[in-house]
Amino acid sequence: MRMQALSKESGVSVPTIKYYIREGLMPPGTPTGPNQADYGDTHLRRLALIRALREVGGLGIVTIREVLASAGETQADTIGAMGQAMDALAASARPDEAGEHDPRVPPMVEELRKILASEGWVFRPGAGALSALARALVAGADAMGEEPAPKAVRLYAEPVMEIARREFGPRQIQEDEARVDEDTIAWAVVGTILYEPVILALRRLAHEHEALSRLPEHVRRKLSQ
Amino acid sequence: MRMQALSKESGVSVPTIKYYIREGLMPPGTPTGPNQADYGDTHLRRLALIRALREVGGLGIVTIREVLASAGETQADTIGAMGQAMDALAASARPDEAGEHDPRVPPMVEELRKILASEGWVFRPGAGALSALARALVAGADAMGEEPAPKAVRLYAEPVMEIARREFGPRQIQEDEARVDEDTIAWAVVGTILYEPVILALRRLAHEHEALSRLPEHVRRKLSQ
DNA sequence: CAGTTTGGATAGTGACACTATCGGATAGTG
DNA sequence: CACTATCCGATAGTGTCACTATCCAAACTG
Repeated sequence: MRMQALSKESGVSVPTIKYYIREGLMPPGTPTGPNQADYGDTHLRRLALIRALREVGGLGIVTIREVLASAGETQADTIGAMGQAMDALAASARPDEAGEHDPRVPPMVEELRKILASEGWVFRPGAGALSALARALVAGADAMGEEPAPKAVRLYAEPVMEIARREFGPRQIQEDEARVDEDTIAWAVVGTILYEPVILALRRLAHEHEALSRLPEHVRRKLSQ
Repeated sequence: MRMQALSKESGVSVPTIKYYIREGLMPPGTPTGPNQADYGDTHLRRLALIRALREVGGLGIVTIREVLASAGETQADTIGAMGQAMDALAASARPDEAGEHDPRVPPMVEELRKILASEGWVFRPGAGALSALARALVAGADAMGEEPAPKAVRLYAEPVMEIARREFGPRQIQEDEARVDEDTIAWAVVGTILYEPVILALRRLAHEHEALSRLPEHVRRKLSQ
């Protein structure tokens, strides 16, 4: 397959494909001459992955490169590799939110670790999502002009865990599920990102439900028209 | 208060304040002469609101203007005004995700309405979050190369509703809570947005927990180091 | 063998969120 | 009352990001 074919198959324009290769998001094609190269299914799948991370995940090119790089590093086990890819994701979320080096973040991380441990949560001590959580709490409190309230996570912990439980289902992970394809790991990241907008949209609807159901009946009827 | 003071108080630079006024995110100060104006607490609060919507919510200037405009329109009731502000928010989320005019979206909206109604959810028929939900499902399915699965929302509906229930608590809304300040409505939007990153970070941690707890004990111990 | 296509390099584009400068007017100070 | 600092609003410029367009010589295609 040459570039134009790759472009047609993937729906991504030729200059954009060239751009992705330039930026190190994709390997170049295998050269068949001084200025001729061949592309395969690997490239096709990688392109779909990049588009998913960009359009659904809303990730920037730099973050995508980092996620792909983490996923590509040889890891002893699937979970370790996935954790690393997720960390790359967490590290880059909302750059200008709370300062990366805000002095209030590390103690918040510790407190959150304790709270979640007491709820029975198990995760790697250095999980990127944990510091992302701390930063989100600090940034949110700043915006409201209030003190960060780590206890608020207790409110969310149980239902969020229920969501994760349902998403994973009864599936068991084999110990020897090792050395999986780097694209497989990256797709797992996509899978996590994919339903984020769904959950947020549902939450907004649920807020509306809660607000409406706290109104007297006749007011509600008027609004439903 | 003149502009420099407003800048100092709010922590927003003078040119940026001018820019916000130019873009219609804030009213200009009350003029005290041909080229002199005075700013009050209204402006200070509005600035905090804009920064919160931008930095925590990650909203663009255009969306912020729309949310503020919706919140500002005179409404008969709080819920109606809030719904309208939320719709402005939903309409602009992730612009390049699924085409606004994707033919698969309207039937998806209908199906979702039925599914959620069967779960006992109550919301305005034209709720913006509903079409946002439909678009998120279509875009996600596109990215994975699969068919959109509206049934997936059944998985999420119950725990998400539980989140909303806990957020609202036992509070009752008075019927005559009408004609509230436009900033109050806009702040309610901020409140909804504020905990979105918290929920998403928690979900990622919960995923890690689920993955880890499906591994044999000795592998888990190795990873926790 | 004429004409299109290729891959790689370099430069340009448009959207976005600011940021800098200008110019004339005004406010505060000695 | 002079004089410097600051003000407001208008206009133009900046940096980043994700592409997109153009160019070139060397293939490939009919």
